[in-house]
Amino acid sequence: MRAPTSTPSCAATTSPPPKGPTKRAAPRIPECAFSLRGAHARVTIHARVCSFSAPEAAMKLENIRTRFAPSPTGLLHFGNANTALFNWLVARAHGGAVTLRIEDTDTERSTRDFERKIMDDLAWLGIDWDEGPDKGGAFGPYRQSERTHIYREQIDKLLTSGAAYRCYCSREQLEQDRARQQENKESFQYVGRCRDLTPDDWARLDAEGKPFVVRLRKPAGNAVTVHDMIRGDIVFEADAIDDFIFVRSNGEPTFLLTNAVDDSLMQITHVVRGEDHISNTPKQILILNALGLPVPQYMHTAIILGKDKTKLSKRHGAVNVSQFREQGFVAPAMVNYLAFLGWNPKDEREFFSLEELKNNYSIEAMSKNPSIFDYDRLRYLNQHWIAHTDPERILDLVIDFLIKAELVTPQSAQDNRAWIRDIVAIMGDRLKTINDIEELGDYFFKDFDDYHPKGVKKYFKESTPEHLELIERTLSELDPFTQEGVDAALHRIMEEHELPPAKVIHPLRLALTGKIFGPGLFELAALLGKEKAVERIRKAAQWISDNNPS
RNA sequence: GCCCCCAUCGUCUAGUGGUCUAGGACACCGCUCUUUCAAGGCGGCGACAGGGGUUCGAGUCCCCUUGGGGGCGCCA
Repeated sequence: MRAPTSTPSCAATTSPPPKGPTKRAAPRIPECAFSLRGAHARVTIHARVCSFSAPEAAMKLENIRTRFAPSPTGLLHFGNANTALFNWLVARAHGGAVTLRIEDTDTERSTRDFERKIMDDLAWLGIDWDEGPDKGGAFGPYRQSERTHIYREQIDKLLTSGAAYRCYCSREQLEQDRARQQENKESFQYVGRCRDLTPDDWARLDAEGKPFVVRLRKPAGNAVTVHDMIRGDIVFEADAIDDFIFVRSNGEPTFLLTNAVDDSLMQITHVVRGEDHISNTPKQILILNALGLPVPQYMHTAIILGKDKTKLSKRHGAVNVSQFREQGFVAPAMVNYLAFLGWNPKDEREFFSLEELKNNYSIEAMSKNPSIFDYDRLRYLNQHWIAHTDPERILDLVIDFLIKAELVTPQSAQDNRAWIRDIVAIMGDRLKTINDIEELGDYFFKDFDDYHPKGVKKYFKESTPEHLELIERTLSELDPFTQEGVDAALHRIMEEHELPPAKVIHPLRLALTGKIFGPGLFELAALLGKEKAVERIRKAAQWISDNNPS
């Protein structure tokens, strides 16, 4: 249910918001002021409660500053990569700047190692930034753990102005409140026990050694409107907003404060984040209003869900960017897929490089509906991008994988680089992931003892050893052992002995590779080399005799 | 319980009141090409959640219902 999107007081005033330290694109959104009677002070807050259309916001696309603000408490999650990409696109598509801010206020769980890995994963995707902990910038520091003095100052301001108050309620009391609310089927909000405490009360409670948190005193009677760039205006009635906590009892500020304050102080013009943040937004607007700080534009992107339509998590398998990388996905495919979760070009094009995304991106084309992660589609895009990436780059990735899978050593890979290049080349479009090289071509790198059971049944007949021996004799005399040579030799055998091609080709493939699928037989045999080929043919003939197939 | 978001094929989506017997892509199923597999080509399956309005006319606008999701934390 939405309230009217404008108020009478709104129409009367268009007072501009407080200016930041340096020039920025002047907000063209009408501002209006209303006053708030706090317990100890009378403050004026600027609130945007006037409506405007989303396209109007979208038109202000100069001097854009966006930010990606990961919390280094884990690896870069797929969903976070999605919002990082959109932050990057919103800025880069309009010549704007990207900031990387590390939100490490959760000191328990944050580590420098995760911070490093997140930055590595972003870099791998091709998402770069202009300002950040590693680069510096005019609005640093870029780690929240190094900005505590800034938060302290803002918290003091809120407390002295009366926009916030100290709350001495114990966790037990709050739990009881919650339980009662649940029973009475009321919304879970703070009951306001400490709302009207005076500074004298605070002193008394402090003397008793009681800890306190700090809550924002929500302004009475005023709705807060979030102007979302892809959803339009979202109105939160005053009683839908809680007197939320933004300073913990240990004195540390929470995300609600640090995130909002930093966005404003760092002069972020467009906050691009997941839609799970929508309900945080009115609270953050309230903080900024109470502080007299500029409010950025907000853009809440659709969330990504798992197959069961719940928020994508570990339960759904791989969720970290680095996991996909390990599974053999290639960065352009990831980016391409990620971009289409929330955006699309409105026509039938489906392959976009990061550069092409930048050149085609538009905020109007963002979609609102949550999307479900589709592994098959990622694989499809990956196959395309493997085929359309510089072969030398793919070769490097294949070699990296081969080493990890212990199919080659770094030394042998270096010595046989040209040979491996040829192997990758004959794989053609068969690789959906880099790792598929193992499933598809492990026989190039190691011997095997098993033959595909279906193939054995279909192609290893009683007469097969005889044919294989015939082939073996011919091939062992072939020189040079080339694709063309093998091709010609085999066809000669077929003609001379009136053998149908199927009787030669299928058993031979099975003998050489153990598989019933793969690249062209002649080129495969040539790459395997005469020695290996002959050896495997001999071995297969023996195997068939030993196993006496039907 | 309260607040908020979302709603076209299984999935990603096109569609901005008439051109929609709803288009594309993935997946799936045929056929074709072919020494196998993959790729390619051709074809098939398959959706406007329901109900009320508004309108000459609704997938497209409004309302309700339903469904799904997110949030309501001294996490971010």
